[in-house]
Amino acid sequence: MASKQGNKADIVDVACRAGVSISTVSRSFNHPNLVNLATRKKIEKSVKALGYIRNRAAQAMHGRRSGTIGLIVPTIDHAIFAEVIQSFSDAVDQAGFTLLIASHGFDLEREYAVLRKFLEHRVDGVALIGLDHSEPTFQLLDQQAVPVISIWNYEEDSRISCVGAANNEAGELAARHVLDLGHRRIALVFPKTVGNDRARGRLEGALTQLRRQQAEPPEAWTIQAPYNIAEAKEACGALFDLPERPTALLCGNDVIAQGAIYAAVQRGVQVPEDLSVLGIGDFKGSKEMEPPLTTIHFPAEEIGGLAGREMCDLIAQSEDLKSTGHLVRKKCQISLAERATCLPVRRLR
Amino acid sequence: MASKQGNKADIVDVACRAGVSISTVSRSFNHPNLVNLATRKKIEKSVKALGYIRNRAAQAMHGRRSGTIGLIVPTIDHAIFAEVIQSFSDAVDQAGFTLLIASHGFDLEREYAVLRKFLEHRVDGVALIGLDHSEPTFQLLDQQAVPVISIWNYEEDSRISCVGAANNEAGELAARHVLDLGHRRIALVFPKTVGNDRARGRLEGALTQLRRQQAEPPEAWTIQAPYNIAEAKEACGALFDLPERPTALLCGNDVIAQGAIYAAVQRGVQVPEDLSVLGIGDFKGSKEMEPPLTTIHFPAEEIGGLAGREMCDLIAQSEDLKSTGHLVRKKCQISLAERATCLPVRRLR
DNA sequence: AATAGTAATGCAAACGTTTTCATAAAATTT
DNA sequence: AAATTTTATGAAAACGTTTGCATTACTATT
Repeated sequence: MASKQGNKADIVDVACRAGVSISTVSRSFNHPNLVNLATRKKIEKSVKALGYIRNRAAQAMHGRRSGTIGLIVPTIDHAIFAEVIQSFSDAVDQAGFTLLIASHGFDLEREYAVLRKFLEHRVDGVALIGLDHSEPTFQLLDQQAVPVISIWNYEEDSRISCVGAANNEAGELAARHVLDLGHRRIALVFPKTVGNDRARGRLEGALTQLRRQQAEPPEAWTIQAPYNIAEAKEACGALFDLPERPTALLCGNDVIAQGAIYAAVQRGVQVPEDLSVLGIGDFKGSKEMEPPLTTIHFPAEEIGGLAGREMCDLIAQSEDLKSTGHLVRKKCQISLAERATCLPVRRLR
Repeated sequence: MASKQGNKADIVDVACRAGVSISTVSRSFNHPNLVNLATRKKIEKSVKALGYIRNRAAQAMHGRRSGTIGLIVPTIDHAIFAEVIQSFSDAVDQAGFTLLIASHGFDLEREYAVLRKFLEHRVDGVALIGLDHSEPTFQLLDQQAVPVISIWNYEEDSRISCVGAANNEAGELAARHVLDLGHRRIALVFPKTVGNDRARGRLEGALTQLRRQQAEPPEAWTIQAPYNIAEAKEACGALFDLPERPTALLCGNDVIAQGAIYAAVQRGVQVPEDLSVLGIGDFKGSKEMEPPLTTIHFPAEEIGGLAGREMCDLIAQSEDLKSTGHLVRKKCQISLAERATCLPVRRLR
């Protein structure tokens, strides 16, 4: 049925069938008001009949935007990233962009490789998670002058635009809460901090507060656990089996807290009576746990949505004026979500 | 430094600087063996110096592949989809493809719109979740003859290629298990089934088994709960407050099961002593729950990975022979993961 | 030494659009 | 009725690549 053999219809086919020139067809898509209504109708009919679908690649070649935004995350399979990705996706989708997503598995060299790939596809903007990136990544971003935004972390002196929360504040807030409840024997369970500024900020914030009150935990009480219930459960189990037990547990995120609670249940350690547990993140489901998890609330959806809209703005700007070179930073508020896993410390013995 | 004013380097700039023709530059990327080593070195140096990045859009215009695959999911923010997406992403990434992801929020009209957008970007292949799609979606897929694969569901007479598990079998397996344990007073908590063939298959499978044993639940014991711990908890709570309580609860997925257990804990209903709870899905963390959840294991990672590799194969094939028109179907095995939330029924009273 | 074959390169024509400029027809002003 | 503006369209030159064909300079065969 199509004019060429078996191949898909192109703008020429549409033009022929409608009896107009290709310029008119193109115009009827891009500047409909410039073409006569009757002609437009004819073209539309021809498009339908041929099942024509415009070719963005060809459009993108004219310096026009590709209509895509690249999002690079450490991993998609994370309660919290999934939430941020979803809201970011919704926001840019609403503005008509298509989202390219790639994950690098916490490997900053792969992040660089992915970024290059995205640039080959001429994404209109790039979003990254966090502010820890390799030097080549920053340089490439700079050199290509592509609109870029960092999601999740806020830092007042960030090298690139950012939308997020201050992780050190989260750590501080968490530590302050258990200190206020009278705890002094506090253990810390955090993910690895190398190349992960989220975890690092939280840990540093917490330690700062604890030191201020002379409650810095002994080394045996500062343990590492990956983002993963199973392993967190195991690591915390080992902690509980130590001769001396802390009265409070500060966890780097809610998943670790969940693991910690399971480990406690397993050993008959009562939460919160015998042990206060505090998470960070306020993941979906944390509120519904039994007992509901006391945690530091991060507005994931707000951050993702805000970042998405900011990204679109940045792209619009970069189109207007060549490189205003102006960074934008937005700080989202975190807050303590007091629920049922923390209690004031019991009088000694 | 670049030749043109402020603009990014293109292949011409690279060629000039290296003192060769653009054909040679292009060849040195695409068919390196056809160009002299020394020349290649020169070009490479020029590329580095200019910070040149190839333009995939321009490549894609030559009938070459765009190097992208479109993945359309109901939502990213789902324990189970996140896992599938991640493994699918890894698989296609390994083959050098870039992933476009969009979600439609369980709205099949939006799914169609997203598909169109992907086709405008000339994705080399499309992956969808499940086999429930609108007629226009199927027609568009057919007409454009783009390699397509459905992830998650297996059906022997599917309209498009699929990689996944048989959801009705999951429902049957679940029902059989509680029946085998002697339960007859069984309640069902499932998500809405319209436009969701996963839930529908599971529910149908379960009902088939239950009917076979004359154990079909009364209407009050067949309730709906969305995919969401909070609401599932509430819905199950209402169920437990009914004058008559079932001895076993079949849940449409693990999140609902989790919500059910929380609702039980809240009311002092002991799981599994007073109530057996069975999930479907085996989400991350289900094994680590306390008590560990008995559920039907779905090999999410395997499905995603397999689907990704199959997608790449399909694309490779479609390049070779024009439309073999051959569907491929892969069935992944599900299995009962017996853990601690189901017990044989207690003798009446 | 003449011929055939191979390796390395360049020229120019695609690819499917958008857009500038030119032109013709219609509508408006004088 | 002529002059001007507006509206609608087409021709052709981009955009940044890839690739078929042609060319040149070698290398291997007779």
